[in-house]
Amino acid sequence: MLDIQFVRDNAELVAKKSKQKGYDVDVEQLLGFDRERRELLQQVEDLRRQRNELSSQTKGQKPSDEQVKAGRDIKDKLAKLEHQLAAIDKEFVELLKQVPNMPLDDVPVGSSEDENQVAKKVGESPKFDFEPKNHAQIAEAKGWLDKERAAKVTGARFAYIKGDLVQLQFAIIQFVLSKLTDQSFLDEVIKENSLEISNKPFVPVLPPLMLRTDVYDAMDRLEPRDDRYKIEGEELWLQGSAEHVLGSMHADEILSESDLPVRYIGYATSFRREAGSYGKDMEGMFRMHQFDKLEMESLTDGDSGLQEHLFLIAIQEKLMQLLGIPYQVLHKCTADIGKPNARGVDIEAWLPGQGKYRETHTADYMTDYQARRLKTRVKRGDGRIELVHTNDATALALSRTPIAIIENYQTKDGNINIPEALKPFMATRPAV
RNA sequence: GGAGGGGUCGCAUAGUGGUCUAGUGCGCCGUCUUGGAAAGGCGGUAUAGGGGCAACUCUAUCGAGGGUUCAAAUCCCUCUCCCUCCGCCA
Repeated sequence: MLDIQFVRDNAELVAKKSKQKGYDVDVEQLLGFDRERRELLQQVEDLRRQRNELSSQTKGQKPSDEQVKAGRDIKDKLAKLEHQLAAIDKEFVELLKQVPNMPLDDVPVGSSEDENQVAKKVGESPKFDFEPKNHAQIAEAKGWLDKERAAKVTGARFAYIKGDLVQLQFAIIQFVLSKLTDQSFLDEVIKENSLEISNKPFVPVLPPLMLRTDVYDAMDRLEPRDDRYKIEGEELWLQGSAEHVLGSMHADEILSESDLPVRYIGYATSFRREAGSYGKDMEGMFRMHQFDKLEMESLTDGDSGLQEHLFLIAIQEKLMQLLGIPYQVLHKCTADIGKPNARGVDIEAWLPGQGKYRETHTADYMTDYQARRLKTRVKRGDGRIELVHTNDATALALSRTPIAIIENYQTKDGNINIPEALKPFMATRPAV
């Protein structure tokens, strides 16, 4: 949620930038509710003051008939006004919640994901002296992926992942954890990218995979609800990404400045209904209802929020480089960064089997927009209380990273090589 | 799933309808005393919102939301979280 004071001071800008993100917000109406709300609030507070004065006059004695009558009078007026205020306030908050975060100035303006900009391409796509297969062909032939049996049990977009592919997944997990908890690795990334930021290591977290409706809504990631799984009979949802449960961890807290940056590397199974993507990416395990993911989440002060965002992207890139997967970095345009985002970057890995770059990572920078509703704050050294800035970013997605490895490292005889960086973490090797 | 007990200021506690503008202790900050410190004295110590150029002031918040009442930390209802015991379970 935006700060209403910011909206008051920048009405035109808010209208314009909201529109750039594809949100048609009636800022005039919002400010009208704001004025009305404040007027009523003053009247209500004045009546409450009168009530407090009246009841403190009685000092333990029985009130006189006159006092009771005056009190009753205040009570009636107050009830009426409070009712009005609650109604206005509800509309006001609803409208304010609809205003998206303001994109930073360097976010390209665009009306659909087609206007995302390729910032750079890294790595050479591998040359094959044979026709490269896609991951589904390889994995199914190897017995690593069984979707037919999964269909019996759960329906479409689920799979049994088996054998060496499981080993690969666990190796990736260990690889990521070993890097993100290693200060010297972070120092290297900071140095290579000339960042000015803490080298505090990430804390590994296994978060709960469900969260409450109100918390999900406060994170501003519940919508569209059609894409979420609701637990029947409970105010609980299956999380769609570890950031949903990591970012909300410190809701309603005032952190001390020395706690920052808070950095988590979470490992969680994510669930998505994939509503509206019927028939898309049905082959293999590219788009599933359930997939595991390693996700970075950071809470920082406002001064270092943007640096943190760049840092998380630099980590994403470094991990991809270590794995030797060719990729491109995409600056998402205003229409594609998402409602709470101020800036968003995707990384797309080269998939030889598809002959395309496909999304494997996202990095989201929310400034203080998410923290405002979560009430996650920090007490600065000078005593001021500020909202934290939130950042999240995929470290590596499981299913899509293995897909990229399978397709880029495939051999003519249908085996795959293991990237050097993962070899120390493999319990067994699929092939050489 | 069943039974019971709880949630009050950073922490620990007091508070069973008006004297709560929430007391006390600890912690923390400032200050006095001191050569310096300890001890002690004094003062301060939450969050959110409204009004005001400001000093300041008003309102709300005792887990959350409703209700009763002229008046609610206190009474009633619903929810939530924690603890204990039983059952079940990895």
